[in-house]
Amino acid sequence: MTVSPPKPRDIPLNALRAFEAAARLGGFAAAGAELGVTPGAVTAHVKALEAELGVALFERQAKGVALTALGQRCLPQLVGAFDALAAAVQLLRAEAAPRVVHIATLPAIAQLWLSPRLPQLRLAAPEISISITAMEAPPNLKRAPFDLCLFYGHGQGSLAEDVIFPVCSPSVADRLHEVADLADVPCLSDATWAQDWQVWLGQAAPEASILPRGPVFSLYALAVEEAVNGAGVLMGHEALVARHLERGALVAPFGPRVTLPRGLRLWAARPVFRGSAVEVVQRWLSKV
Amino acid sequence: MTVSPPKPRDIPLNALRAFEAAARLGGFAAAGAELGVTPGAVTAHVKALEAELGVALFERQAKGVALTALGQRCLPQLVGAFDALAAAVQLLRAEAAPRVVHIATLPAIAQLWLSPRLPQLRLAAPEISISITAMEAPPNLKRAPFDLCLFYGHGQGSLAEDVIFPVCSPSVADRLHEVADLADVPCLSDATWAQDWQVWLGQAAPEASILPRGPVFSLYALAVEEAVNGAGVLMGHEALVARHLERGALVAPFGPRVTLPRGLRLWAARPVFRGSAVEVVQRWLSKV
DNA sequence: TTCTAGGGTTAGAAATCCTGAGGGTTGAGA
DNA sequence: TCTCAACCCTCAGGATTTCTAACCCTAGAA
Repeated sequence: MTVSPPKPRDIPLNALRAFEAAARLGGFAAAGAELGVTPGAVTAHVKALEAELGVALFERQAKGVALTALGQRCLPQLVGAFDALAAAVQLLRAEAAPRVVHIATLPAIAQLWLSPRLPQLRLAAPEISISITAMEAPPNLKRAPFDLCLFYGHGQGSLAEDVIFPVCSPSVADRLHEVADLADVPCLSDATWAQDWQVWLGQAAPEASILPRGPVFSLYALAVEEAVNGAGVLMGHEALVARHLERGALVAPFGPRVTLPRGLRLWAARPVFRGSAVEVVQRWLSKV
Repeated sequence: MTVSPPKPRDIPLNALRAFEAAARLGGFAAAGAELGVTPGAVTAHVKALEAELGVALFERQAKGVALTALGQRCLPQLVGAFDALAAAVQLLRAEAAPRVVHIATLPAIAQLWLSPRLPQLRLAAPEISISITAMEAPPNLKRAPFDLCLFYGHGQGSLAEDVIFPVCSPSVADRLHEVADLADVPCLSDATWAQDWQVWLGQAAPEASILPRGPVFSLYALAVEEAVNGAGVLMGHEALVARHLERGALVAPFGPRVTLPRGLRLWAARPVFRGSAVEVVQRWLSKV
């Protein structure tokens, strides 16, 4: 009968959000990444929440954490609530800035595919402004404030297949006549697409036992720049090097073009209303 | 095409909550009261949100604020989301402390009606602990963390009618023989029930033109205490003075008992599961 | 006019929140 | 078995957010 907690203090919203993210994503590190904070901050929030409730929500294990049964019972409601909240925020944003379209995409796509098209898009729809955010992986569309996503992947809305083949500057190309010559030049690669060379070699020259060597870049656009400057041979993704091929800054010294089982996809975060700015941009990008 | 806001920064949850409360309640002062902060804090939150969105959400008028059209369009979603969030929190609390029942009630009821019953309730259900929070008005049940509400009002779940009549200590009663004698003794009253004397006189002695005078208390329980000490005559609410009448500390010197058009009501914030602690307490309080 | 209710400011204090460094534990692969 | 890579924890600052308190301002009511 004791008046246990004299005042049922209300729970900090941020702690709730941290718990929800950690529970949904199955770890504090992942939750921190989604929320844009360090895992330590998530730890603190979860601990505060547990202290407030007087119950353990996670079982700490050496490798990762596991939701307690209690946490599992409450999670669905919490996820639903935060989804609804995120949706409300999206509505608020859309109402506040109806002519702004937020696009999430890979850094490489942003710089090499999207950016060159923006001037024309501006001419075609001058009243619309575009906001581009680069990230390594498609965001959680129920939460992140984006209207369109542009990534490589499977499924609907493919703008183009992902076709790869070696490219280099014309001067470097002069030294290359057959696939075996690749052993003699630096083979540039991108950290996130580290498999490119193996995949291409496996399809284009399965019998050749070449081990491509060369610098690894963390930004594909940088690797492209280096290739243009004659630093070596890069595995080119058609959509991303097309402009340089047209201009002659890069050439494809030889051979087989390998089509990867994925495409450049553009999709909307939410149903798109006819005539909305998002629809205009989506239609325009799909057409060009 | 400018990358207008370089980063679509995410909106502070607390600012959203402040806006939602202000919009729903129609004022910053009311929102501050609900959230337990000063109006100035609400002002700051709303302003931060407006700055973030780049839009006005309220039209400031000299007397109060009014939602803009944009605010009105977004409000329902936002209210729904926070309702869902509150529900999730309630679930979390209930799961974390299933044997704790939170009751919201008037200070007077807490002290004079509920508190005397608690020892017996403890005997009847020793595994349940009760948390009592006193407040002037029933809380918003979709938001506030309570399981049961106990207030005067209309509707279902009435435990008793609200019957009022003058009470005083036996020594004071000796000097009172008829209603007119009230003019000669202090008439205690409570600030929140300031009408009590007028209502009772209007029904009990409509022709008498007595203007009751005496100290006004902000806590009814204090007024009761004073009446017991012989400080004057108090308009007693039957449920709240019953114990003192039984013990003889207070007596009803005369007359008519007036039944107000309201009762002492007990209701649950949410559907109550059979066998739950809330159900046990609700049933027990309704019976006693 | 004066009073009252409701908002807007501001500075400074309080609480919250975050980072960054250091430490553990475990499982996988060399 | 050893090392590495993932995780998580703690802790102490310090940055940021949030709140209060006291002030001013306006419009309508008494």
